[in-house]
Amino acid sequence: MNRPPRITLNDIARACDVSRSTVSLVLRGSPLVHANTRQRVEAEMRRQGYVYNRAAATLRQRVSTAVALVINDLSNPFFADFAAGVDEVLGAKGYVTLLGSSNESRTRQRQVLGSLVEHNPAGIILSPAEASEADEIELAIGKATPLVVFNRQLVETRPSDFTYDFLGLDNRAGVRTATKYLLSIGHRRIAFYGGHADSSSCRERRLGYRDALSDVGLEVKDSWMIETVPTRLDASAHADTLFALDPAPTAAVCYNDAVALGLMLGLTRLGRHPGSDFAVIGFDDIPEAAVGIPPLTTMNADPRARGRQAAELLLQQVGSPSPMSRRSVIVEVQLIKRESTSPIQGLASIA
Amino acid sequence: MNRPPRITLNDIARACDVSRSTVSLVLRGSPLVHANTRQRVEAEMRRQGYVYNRAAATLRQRVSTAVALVINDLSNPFFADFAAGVDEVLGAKGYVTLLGSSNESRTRQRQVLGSLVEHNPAGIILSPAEASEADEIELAIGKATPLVVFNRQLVETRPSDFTYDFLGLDNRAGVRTATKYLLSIGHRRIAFYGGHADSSSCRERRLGYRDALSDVGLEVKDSWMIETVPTRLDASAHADTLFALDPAPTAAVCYNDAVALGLMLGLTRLGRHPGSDFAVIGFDDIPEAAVGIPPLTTMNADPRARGRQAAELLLQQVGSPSPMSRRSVIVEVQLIKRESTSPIQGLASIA
DNA sequence: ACAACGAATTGGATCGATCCAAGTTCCAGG
DNA sequence: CCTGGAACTTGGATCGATCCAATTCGTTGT
Repeated sequence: MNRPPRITLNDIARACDVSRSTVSLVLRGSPLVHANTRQRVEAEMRRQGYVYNRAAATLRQRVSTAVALVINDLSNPFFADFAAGVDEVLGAKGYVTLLGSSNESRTRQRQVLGSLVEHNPAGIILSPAEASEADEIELAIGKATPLVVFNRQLVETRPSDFTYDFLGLDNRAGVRTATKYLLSIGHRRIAFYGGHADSSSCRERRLGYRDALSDVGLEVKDSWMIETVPTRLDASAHADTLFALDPAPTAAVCYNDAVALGLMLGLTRLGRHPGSDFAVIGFDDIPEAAVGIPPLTTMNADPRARGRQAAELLLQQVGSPSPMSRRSVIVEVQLIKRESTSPIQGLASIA
Repeated sequence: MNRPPRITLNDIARACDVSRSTVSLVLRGSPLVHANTRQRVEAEMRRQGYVYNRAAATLRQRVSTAVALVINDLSNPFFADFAAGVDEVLGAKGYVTLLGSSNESRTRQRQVLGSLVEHNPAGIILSPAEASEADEIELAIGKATPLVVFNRQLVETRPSDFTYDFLGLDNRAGVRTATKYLLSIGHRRIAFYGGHADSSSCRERRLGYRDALSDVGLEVKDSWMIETVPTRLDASAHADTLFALDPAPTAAVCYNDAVALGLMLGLTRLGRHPGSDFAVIGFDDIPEAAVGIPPLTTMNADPRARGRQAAELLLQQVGSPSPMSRRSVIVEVQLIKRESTSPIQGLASIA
């Protein structure tokens, strides 16, 4: 196929008998051009089917109207929803989203960032792969591009003037709330179930669990914090470790919903009824939580709203002439009460 | 902040005492440059921290290494997974994904396409908003950019030479398989539950349902095809219409999993046990399906694999010098047997 | 009628890569 | 020693917009 020659600013300018510069001003909605001229030019652009060439503009302006969004796990509905929120705000402001997915691989993340940076994005929103270091991110994107980090703190191995915004969930307070709720309905033997102790979010959540127990003067036993891979499968497989404890717990705060749903499956397999025999509480409020067996009490973080918020944080930085100081926004999460947590009274059958 | 001057090809060329052209050839891995020269240049690029400027390249080459991906509903895990699959393949081939989300709005879809086209993507993958017309899509993107349409056919209101590839699920054969499975385990009074009769996928699925019944010589009654909004909520609300029929059905093929899960909820509320009292089968195999009450038998379409497939279809077009003829790939879906469908023998209690 | 000023318009240089036709180097073979 | 060709290298034009300093046009005030 021989390509039809592309229609450029020059073509429009010639047809309207004005200069390129004027057409360019029209394009950018400058108040300098006369209303009549603007109309003529706009009509001509429609007539010829002119398509703006952003590559040319980006080359000259040195920065594009794209924002890079790098997600550690897109197939997780939590992050997919987050991405939808980001794109919603960016799209409305005339930016496009450059998507990248790291699949929790730091190597892939480096490649993806490297590739996206070549497009001179106006900014970057990054939900980092587990254990990402600030240094490697800085190396990949440089100091100049505004950055919003979501959900996980970057590991800072040395002091640095690398600066970026952080948007995260209040893991600690959230789990503290969850644990307090279990305490409030009478539970005293509460386990913390699932997750890797070396992931930052798990560490934070465990702290919240300790906080709540300490608040009421209960002893925190390390043996009551049970590690699993944070998947439904592995969580389900380790349910019996809870009842190897003596005395056995009557409730568990779970690392997240996947773990909680897995645990409920495991309990069922052990002949226990989650909810009535043993209280379970999750974290995230993924869609499956509402239709679990029974519906899962959990902490809701509204990922879509977080996506919008991240985009807005970034656009504030982009719009600001001088680099802003580092901001850190920690968002409260909400307790969603469902049927997986019944009061201790209903648990009499378990000694 | 005063911007540090950007490092360009010229800087590298000067430092290595070669020409821009040579550096450019190195960049593109041309076999023309001498191995020694290549090494020197590459070392210098690393030393200076050179970042490729894709805007400049795109301007000259008239087409970028980006692919636009427009999704009708990103917060639906089915499409999020699809997007993950697309990005996986594109990323591996050195392309970046330009993400756009239409939220089922044709207006928004037009805006998003318009904005993405300005970046001269090498191709476009579109999961269209409901009832999108081929003409409006052609108008937004032109004939020149390769296009793969996923999941829904575009409405063609007039003959046209607008050409694109289509990748879709075999809705008809899938539902036929589902219905045949219910027949094979003894059900004879089977309803088709949920969805809008005017959506193309619902129409196709209903055809599959008719096929299966006709195959075994059963009469198809229109009153056994029940319309609902394809959401869990509405599906749940209309469960009783099934039992207003006389004789009442013993099983239902559902438009999709959301509807099926809603129906199961509704059945439970009516005091029936889905699975043992009434067989339910879904479509999509969303993650919730596996943890439903009971786990839902459904048709699996492996959205991530479909995403990879769509990306590959597109890249074939991109790589091909002459425009390819229109291809249409219809993918089989797989029956996933779970507990929501028990044989009719177990249903003796229902007359 | 003219200076002064604001509104509107303009042309040339520029961003950083790629294309392409032409040039250089280096050998092997005659 | 010369020729021919392969292996490499090169400079200038080019892609299509924006930036910016300069210019033209139209009014208003005196």
